[in-house]
Amino acid sequence: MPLTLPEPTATSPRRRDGDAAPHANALLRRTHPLGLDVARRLQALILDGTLRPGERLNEVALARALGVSRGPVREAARALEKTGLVTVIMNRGAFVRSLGQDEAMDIYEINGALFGLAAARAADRISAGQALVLRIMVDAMDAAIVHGDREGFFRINSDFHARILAFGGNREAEALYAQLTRKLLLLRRRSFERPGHMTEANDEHRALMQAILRGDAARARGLAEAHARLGRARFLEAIGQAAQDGT
Amino acid sequence: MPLTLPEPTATSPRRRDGDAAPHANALLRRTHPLGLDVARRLQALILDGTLRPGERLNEVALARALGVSRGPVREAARALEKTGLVTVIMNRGAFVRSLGQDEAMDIYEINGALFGLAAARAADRISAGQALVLRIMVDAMDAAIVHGDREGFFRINSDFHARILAFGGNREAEALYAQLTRKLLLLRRRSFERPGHMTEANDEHRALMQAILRGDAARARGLAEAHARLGRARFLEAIGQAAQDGT
DNA sequence: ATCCCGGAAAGTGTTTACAGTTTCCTCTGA
DNA sequence: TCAGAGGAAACTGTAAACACTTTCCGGGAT
Repeated sequence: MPLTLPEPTATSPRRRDGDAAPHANALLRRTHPLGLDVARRLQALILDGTLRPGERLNEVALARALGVSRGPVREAARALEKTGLVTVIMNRGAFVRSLGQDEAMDIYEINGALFGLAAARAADRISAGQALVLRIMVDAMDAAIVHGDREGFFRINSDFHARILAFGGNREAEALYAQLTRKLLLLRRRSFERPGHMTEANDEHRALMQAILRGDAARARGLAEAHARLGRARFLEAIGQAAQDGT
Repeated sequence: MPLTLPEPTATSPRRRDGDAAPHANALLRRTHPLGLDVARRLQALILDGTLRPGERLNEVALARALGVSRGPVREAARALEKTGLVTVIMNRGAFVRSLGQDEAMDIYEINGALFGLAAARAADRISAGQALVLRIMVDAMDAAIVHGDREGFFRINSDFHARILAFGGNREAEALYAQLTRKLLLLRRRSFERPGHMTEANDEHRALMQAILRGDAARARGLAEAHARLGRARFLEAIGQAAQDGT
């Protein structure tokens, strides 16, 4: 098809000066599409298990429940499909995805590569302030282990990894890592980890951090990749354990 | 009240069957949403430069041109946003993205990591048939160089990389690599490469292939990452050259 | 009892309609 | 001449309506 567009209006997005306060009043003036809100809420519902794997996202029901029309709900569903949280089947709807173990392993592998990349780059460019942040986090994780605060450990652990990605300076990698990690949450419903695992993990964190602070990019990369591999192994072990507990 | 119905003339905003033939054959049963078709077509228009960076995707114009309503066009625009080809701004629309050079470098870096990962795994699992495919492709690229067939070289080159990702066996990585490579096309409008570059590249291909066939995963990974780095350098050099040519 | 054949109900895909925002152009006044 | 107000046109965001598909259910034949 020839595709005749009316006229070549090559307009680039001009910056308005007034949108310095985007979230001034979300009720009177929308700053982002409704579909984005819906997507966030659906994502939360999926990741916390309210919407379980295999379940269908009923457009009309969700639209009523969320007080919007089907349009934004559909938009949100398609967005979640792109991030891998749901699968859409023609004429059947969107279904919460269940992550196969093999697929999870693939993602772990990619995450390991990205983590290694970021660690190496971080070793080359880390600032004093950033170094301090890492140090504090490792210490905080130690403290969480001592206090048996699993929830706290996991929060800091996630942040620690995210920070290294950020310190690596590769924005694309940072975003990708965050997305893949989110996708892994589909599988990791509960935190299976056990105290020994946390101690092991944080020892690896410390070694990695030291390599980064030393500026040893090659070693940082190796340690980061090893940490990812060991983390995957710990995860598999915990999964196996949970499977045994379940049966 | 006279029952004179307004005859369905051209003035009516309702759908007129005869005009602009909406889609090829309404008798065929749809197997995938219209938005997907639209997304593919828009992607093609963006990547081949018909829709230029910074240009806005006018929903109504595109809908008319493609013979669908705004819904699928919106859906396609949002999908392309997720893959990084357009940016959507509230109340302003979707704009073809222009890829910054720094962002492209980030993507190259990630691609290098994924490529290295795949090469290492491919070295461990490659089959005889797969090995043959790689060999044929490297030879074909040599032939293309000899014949000065740049277009052919690039086609096979892209396929060669994609194959290695496939042979690596990590589906997620394969999909990711394809997506990132597509995104890079935003920058690489024309093939800037020069004959010398192609020769260099294929020498690296051959070395990498041999390492894979030998089952030397570590070396394969190193060569793959080196190839990515050198490829990026060649690209930068070509860009610089093109910039000089342009001015 | 089982299979399978309507047919209604439910649900998604798509289009159309409406509301609010942005963009553009004209007109005014200094 | 030009800056700015004001309003119309253009366009996007959202909702509602329409069309088609799938699913579910009951009844009758086997």
